[in-house]
Amino acid sequence: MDVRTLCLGVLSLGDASGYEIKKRLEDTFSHFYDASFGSIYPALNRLQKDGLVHCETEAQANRPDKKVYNLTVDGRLKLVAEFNNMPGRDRVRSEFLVAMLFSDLLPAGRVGEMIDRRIDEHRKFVAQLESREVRSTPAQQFVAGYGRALYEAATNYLQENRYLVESEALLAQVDNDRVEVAD
Amino acid sequence: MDVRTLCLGVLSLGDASGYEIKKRLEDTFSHFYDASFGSIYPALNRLQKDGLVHCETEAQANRPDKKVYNLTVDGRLKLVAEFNNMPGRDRVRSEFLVAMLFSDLLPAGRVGEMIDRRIDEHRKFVAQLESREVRSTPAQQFVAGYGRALYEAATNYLQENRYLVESEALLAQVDNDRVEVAD
DNA sequence: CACATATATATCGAATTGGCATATCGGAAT
DNA sequence: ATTCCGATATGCCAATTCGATATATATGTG
Repeated sequence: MDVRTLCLGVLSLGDASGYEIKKRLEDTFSHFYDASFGSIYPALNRLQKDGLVHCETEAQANRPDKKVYNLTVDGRLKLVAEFNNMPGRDRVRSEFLVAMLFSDLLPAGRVGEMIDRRIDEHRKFVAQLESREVRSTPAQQFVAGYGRALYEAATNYLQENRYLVESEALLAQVDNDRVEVAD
Repeated sequence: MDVRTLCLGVLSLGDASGYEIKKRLEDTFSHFYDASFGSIYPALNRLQKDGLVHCETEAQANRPDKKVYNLTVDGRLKLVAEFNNMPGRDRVRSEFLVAMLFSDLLPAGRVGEMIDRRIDEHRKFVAQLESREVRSTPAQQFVAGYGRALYEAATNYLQENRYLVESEALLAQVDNDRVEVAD
């Protein structure tokens, strides 16, 4: 699945401009899909060229014209066809976990700082999700709840197991101190 | 953090060829970092050009020469410097959750099939992690345990909440049937 | 016996990111 | 008072990364 399919999906929920598609992704999708303007705008142009979306330009004062896209019949068919493929596996890229893996290279306190920050981000994210969850469809509740469940599990794990990496860093620091004294 | 830094990290755990780096990523990192050959080999070339790794070529019969890389002093310094930056936020791309969000477009049974498969994948992953976890460092236990905790939470969530998307699909199917009958 | 998998590197098109440019408005901080 | 930031809106571009393909062989599997 690429950004083009994603745009078709968002547009199936209602007409939108490229800018609005990005905002909706951030609102509803942010915990499991990202897309930058640099991928959304070209995707919309290509979809239009292929006749999968239709575009109406609204002139605006002091801003670029707003280009509002909507699905064509072909676009809707394409969308349904795409979703019939089994979804590929999740792709995750966590700089945080890489940093934790090499936590013995970090100065003392740094690891704790990173974990504190991460827990704080998770809390904010869950709070944000819960503020929106009330008036959504079951499918939207399902994906939002999935995000909430995982962030809560992550937070609990971090709190209960941080000693594993914090004592690592501490020991490494003690070793460093010994070397310095030995010099 | 880019693939170059990641390669430095893996090499800090022991000398390796590009091929071996990929395998180690799949073993230890697969739940939170991916890198393809198409990014690893150019990364190693660039690191060598910049003097951050050193390369020794081992001739092999019937295979391309094996190029074993190791960190230079500069490479080790670079690695430590990189990890002093606060890690960026996780990037996740889940086709599965996108599919769930649009589950009402899917034929009946398809959603359940996707969820069953997902649960199965999670179980396999957890089993694989647990078979390896015994003789690793605390930092490696920490990241492996993080993966395990999240996959278990995901599995539980899927089992307890699948009705939200499965009944959706079912209702949509009933609607489709009605339309077909009406035609 | 055919086929997949593992070993090992490399290239290349396509997709994607993230920063910059452009232009204006309103609100917040100094 | 003024500067700076964020929201609105599209788009370009270099750098990065993915995924498929090429090449060659040995070994295990159905």
